[in-house]
Amino acid sequence: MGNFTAVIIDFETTGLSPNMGDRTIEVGAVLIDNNRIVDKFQSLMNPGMRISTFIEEYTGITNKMLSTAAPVKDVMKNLARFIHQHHLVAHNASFDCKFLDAELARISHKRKNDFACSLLSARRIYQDAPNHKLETLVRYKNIKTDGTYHRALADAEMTAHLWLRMMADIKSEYGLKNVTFQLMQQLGKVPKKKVGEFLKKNGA
DNA sequence: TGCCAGGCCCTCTTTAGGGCCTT
Repeated sequence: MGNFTAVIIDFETTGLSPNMGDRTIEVGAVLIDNNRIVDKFQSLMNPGMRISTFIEEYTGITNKMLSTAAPVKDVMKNLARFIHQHHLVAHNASFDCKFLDAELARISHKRKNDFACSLLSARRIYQDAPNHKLETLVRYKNIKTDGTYHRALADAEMTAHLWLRMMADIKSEYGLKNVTFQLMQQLGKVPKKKVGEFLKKNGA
């Protein structure tokens, strides 16, 4: 393993809030090491409830597909092994973090991994982008895709490429030798007008 | 019955409101 590894993760869910009873229905995750994807994890999961027509149409995941999928708790055990002790990244991490924590709690696991957010980083690095949706940013940076959106592994892979691209872009723009997870994480909290100042001061 | 996410971030701001993101 190189000195920079992270797992980029994405969930498809029955809705927006685990506090309102929503569950995860698919997870996709990729391990990045030395600026490339070196491992992948994907699974549908049966949430034990029917999903809405909106979610079927939004994701392409149907109730029929989920009827034969493994229970959420079984997938979560495997997911916990995959993410291990790696740093975690997601696009709008607060969303994926709350679902991950809620599902891990159901199997009496507790997340110890740090989370970073590609949405917060992108809002600072690409301030001229039309907007900061994952799909828009992928097109804005000409990141290759197979045209699949709103499926967990496809979105995790696109987020990983976006994340690597953001690190490369601030490296070249500010002449940085090394961009750490912690720097990217902290960047997400820096006031937008102070991004240049922050990177010049903290980037080694 | 009717309610219903929540964190970030900007601004006509902080005794608030609303758009952006995620499904």
